[in-house]
Parts: sequence; structure tokens; C-alpha cells
Amino acid sequence: MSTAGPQFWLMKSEPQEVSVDDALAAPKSTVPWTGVRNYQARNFMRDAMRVGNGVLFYHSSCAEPGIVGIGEVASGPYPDPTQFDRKSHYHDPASKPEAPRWQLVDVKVLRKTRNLTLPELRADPALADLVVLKKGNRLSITPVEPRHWRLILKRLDT
DNA sequence: GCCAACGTTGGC
DNA sequence: GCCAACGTTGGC
Repeated sequence: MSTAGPQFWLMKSEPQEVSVDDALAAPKSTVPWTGVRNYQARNFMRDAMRVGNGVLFYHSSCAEPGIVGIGEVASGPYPDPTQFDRKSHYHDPASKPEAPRWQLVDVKVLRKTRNLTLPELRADPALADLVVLKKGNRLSITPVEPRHWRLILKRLDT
């Protein structure tokens, strides 16, 4: 049994790239979390995530940013194939196959929810210190405290 | 499209 | 190692 790290995560996706509907439509409702090019976010996937950890699926860079689904980490870390794809927007010429720079995990969507919007999240004092809401935060993957996870699930059901 | 905030790069 | 310049994120 490994040392307990965070058990819950919020993961941002641009719906024009991969929406919660796209993920649900994928085989086993599972998608590889491609395109992360930030070391801190990569380290979360590579070092801290465990299969079965809870995931809040978040839509960003869109008309109504917010939490739109619940999922779970569905694989261990492995190299992001897009870093070696010359045609990909995420191609990284500095990364070599024998020493891949970017790692990802698979994420399985368990259910789509209503859109718990960013303004709604901000309006809730109990969520004031949710990492993703903090000023200046741009990380596409952030840990979620258990108390925040429970609260958000409750909000999603009402 | 604007811009605040942060990350990365590279010259020194 | 410092830090200015540049690039990116992401809400608005």
C-alpha cells in the first residue's frame, strides 16, 4: 500500500478539444489525458495519481466554464504519444522516445453532471480555498481536498 | 480581443 | 543564479 497522497483531482479540458460528451462517447468512456505541457501538472499524473482516484471533469476556455462530470483515474502513468507526433499541436521536438518528457494517465468518466459553473463555485464561501479558484491559478490539474470533493458532489446533486 | 498572472527561456 | 523578454492560460 502506497503512501496516501491526494485522492481527488480537478482536471481541466477544453470542450472544443475533448468535452465530457466526447469522453463519454469514447470506448469505456475513457480518454488519455493528452496535451499537458506543464511540469507541475505532469508530476501530479506521473507521481501522485492512483488508479481509482476521483476526478472532477472541468470545462475551461469556453462560454460557461465549470464542473461537468465525475470520473476516475483509470491507468497508471505512461508517455503522452502526442509529444512524438510531428503533426500534433502538442508535438515536443525536444522530447526523445528513450526519455519521454510528458506523461499522462487515462481518465474514465463515470457520469455527466449538470454544469456547476465557475461563478457558482466562486459564490460558495465553503469552497473559497479550492485550489482552482485561487487567484492567478492556471494549473490544468489541481488536487481537491476531501471536504471540497464531498461538498461539490452534494452541489452537483441539487 | 484584452489582460492579469504565471511559467519558461536564454543572455549575462 | 538573476531577471527581462516572451509565451501561455483562461476568465471576461
